[in-house]
Amino acid sequence: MSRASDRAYAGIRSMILSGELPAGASLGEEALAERCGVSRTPVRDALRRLEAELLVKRNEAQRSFVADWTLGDVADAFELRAMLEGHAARRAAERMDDATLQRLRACNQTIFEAIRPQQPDITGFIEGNRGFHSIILEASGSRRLTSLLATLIEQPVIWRTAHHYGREALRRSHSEHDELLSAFTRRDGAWAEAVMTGHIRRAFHAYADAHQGLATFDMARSA
Amino acid sequence: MSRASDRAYAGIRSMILSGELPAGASLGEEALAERCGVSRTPVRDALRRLEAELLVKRNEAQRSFVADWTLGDVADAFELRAMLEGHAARRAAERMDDATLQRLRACNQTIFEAIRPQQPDITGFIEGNRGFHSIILEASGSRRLTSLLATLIEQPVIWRTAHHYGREALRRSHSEHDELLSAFTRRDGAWAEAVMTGHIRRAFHAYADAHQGLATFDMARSA
DNA sequence: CGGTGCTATATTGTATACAAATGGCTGGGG
DNA sequence: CCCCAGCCATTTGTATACAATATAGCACCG
Repeated sequence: MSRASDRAYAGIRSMILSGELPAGASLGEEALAERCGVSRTPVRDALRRLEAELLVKRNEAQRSFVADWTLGDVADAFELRAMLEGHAARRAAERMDDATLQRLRACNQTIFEAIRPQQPDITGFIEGNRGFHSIILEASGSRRLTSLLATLIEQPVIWRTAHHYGREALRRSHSEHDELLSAFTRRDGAWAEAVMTGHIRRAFHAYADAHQGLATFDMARSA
Repeated sequence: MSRASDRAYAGIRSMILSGELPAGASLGEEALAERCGVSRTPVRDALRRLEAELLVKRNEAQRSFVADWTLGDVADAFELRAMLEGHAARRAAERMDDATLQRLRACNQTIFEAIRPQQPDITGFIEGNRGFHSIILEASGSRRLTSLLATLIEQPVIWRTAHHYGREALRRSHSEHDELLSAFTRRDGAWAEAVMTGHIRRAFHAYADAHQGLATFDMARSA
């Protein structure tokens, strides 16, 4: 989208995610406009988008606040993402063509390169990971599914999670992608779905472990 | 939301759904503003919302058009709805309390009253149906799930479908709700999910039959 | 005659001014 | 001392004017 509108969106979003604007903080349009160096119009636009992503909530009087995400909310999002992205993997497997398969292999190879060194390239890993998942989404051939998942994939959550990954967690992620590739190669939708579901749910537990120290957190019960 | 913004939203939406604005038609903000009797600002707001619902699409130059919904797109939406609402039913069953159960029973009784007469009260049926499903959604205890489904439940599609229902289709819908109630009473999540999934998929086929005359349309393949 | 680049025009993005509404604060009454 | 009511301040919603940008048509050059 346009410059000012994007600046407002990116600005507010990063303020929220960095904690500069803590959970529950009031989000006055005027104040945000000044902080972002734009007028209220693009700020309103940005707030609407952030509201759709549930990063911002509005009270009954249309006033905006930073949404407070409990671990349960994150679990909720991951659970739905696991289900939807599992479904996407199944559909992708059933529709897979060789060209797409090649792209996926290349993408996972990039990830491998990124995590091979002693000091893994986390940014590269995230980039490759995003590419891998978005190719699958595209291959699933459902625009609806893509649009639903867009609001569910909280890039910052992924980012924070990946930075807590150890080397063997990164490798494990890579090898799960490999298993997905096997399922895709055989056009085995059920297999692909199972692997993908597990892949996402593992990511959730990595997040939960790192952030709340609840090693035994029960996703199913809390979600 | 506010008056003018809602008027624009409702106006544009109904123009699209009534066919007054055919698929592919250009949606200039100025023109829409005039037709709705408001200024461009609320029209922009409305277009963003409609875009999120995939009723409106924008090209690379930010121009808006009426999205063309093929039967495949509708099938796509129904398939996802079946999955998500099935999931909601499972969760609701696992969390069901007696008060909610009572509300659901009352709601389904209302539906029964609406469809009993020779000339069924379709509006009453739709109203009751919406209430029934929204209670389940609420009982599922996942705000995310609710927000995802909101974009998926195209009220107008439901409306058009219900008007094509014969009396026995209405009764069937009612009795499927009854079966859901049984599953909820036993707190049997898997049962509830199965019934709900079937319930939604049946609705899709009723839609497909009525609108395209493709009695044997294969949801799984086209979706 | 076809292609490329420029210009005119239509359309969207942004800013600002103004209107409406909500919430809090203050002052008076019970 | 507490509570209620009315007013004021703050905040959001809407309209409109202006700026930026993309498209289409036309003219000119190859």
